[in-house]
Amino acid sequence: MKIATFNVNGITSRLPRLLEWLEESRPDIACLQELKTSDATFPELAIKAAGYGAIWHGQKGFNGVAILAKDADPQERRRGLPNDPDDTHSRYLEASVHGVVVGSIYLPNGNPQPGPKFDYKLAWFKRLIDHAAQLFESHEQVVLAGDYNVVPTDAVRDIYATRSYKDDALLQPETRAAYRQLLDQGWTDAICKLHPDATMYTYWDYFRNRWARDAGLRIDHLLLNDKTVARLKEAGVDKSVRGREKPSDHAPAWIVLQ
DNA sequence: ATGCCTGTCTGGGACAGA
Repeated sequence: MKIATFNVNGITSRLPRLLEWLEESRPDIACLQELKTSDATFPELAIKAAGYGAIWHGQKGFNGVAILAKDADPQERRRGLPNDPDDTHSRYLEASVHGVVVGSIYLPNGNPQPGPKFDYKLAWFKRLIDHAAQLFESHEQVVLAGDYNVVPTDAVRDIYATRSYKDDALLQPETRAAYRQLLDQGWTDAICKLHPDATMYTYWDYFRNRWARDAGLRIDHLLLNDKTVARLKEAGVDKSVRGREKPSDHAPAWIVLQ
């Protein structure tokens, strides 16, 4: 079974790229982020025609997450994280499908830092950590996939050699400590586990020629609990998707479970 | 040193993204 995550950066303008990738890659489950569209304008029919059931949590203009499943309807378990009824951002969606529990995550970017946006990022992260602790202890197989907006380390696997991002919210010690705290619950970063030494970037900024220079970041992650990591067989990034016409600035990342 | 692109909402320019 193949499970993928793809920050589409606007599902309306990205629909041709999304449908093309679904046809090629045929993931059994696909977590999408940055829909940038309202619930009412989600392209449900086009995705259904591609052979996928879907649930989505949209927001006009910004954010937005979805879970797609091949030949199945994801059973929604939760939209939004617990413990902040005033949080209006559409950044978390959780479903049961094909025998696993899947969370689609769009963690706040947090720039500029320091500042209120960085505070929101860390607060949202703490809510995710609290919720993930409960998921990890459940009897189910769980995959938390999405755009975490965290570059885990300075290793070349995670980021090209640069100082350009040194003040960026994605690299700060507090951001990395929160990601480490999540992993310390027992979650496995699937791509890191299977490809510890290769460059596994999932994001390249649109400008400064960063795609052509392969000046990328690894910020889209698939985290597996112990019951799921026992099934992990393959992991990868569909890098070529980033090089196409009118691409997202992210490439899809994926795992294969036995 | 810097949103230098891109998408969205809107109808031109601001805002957000990383």
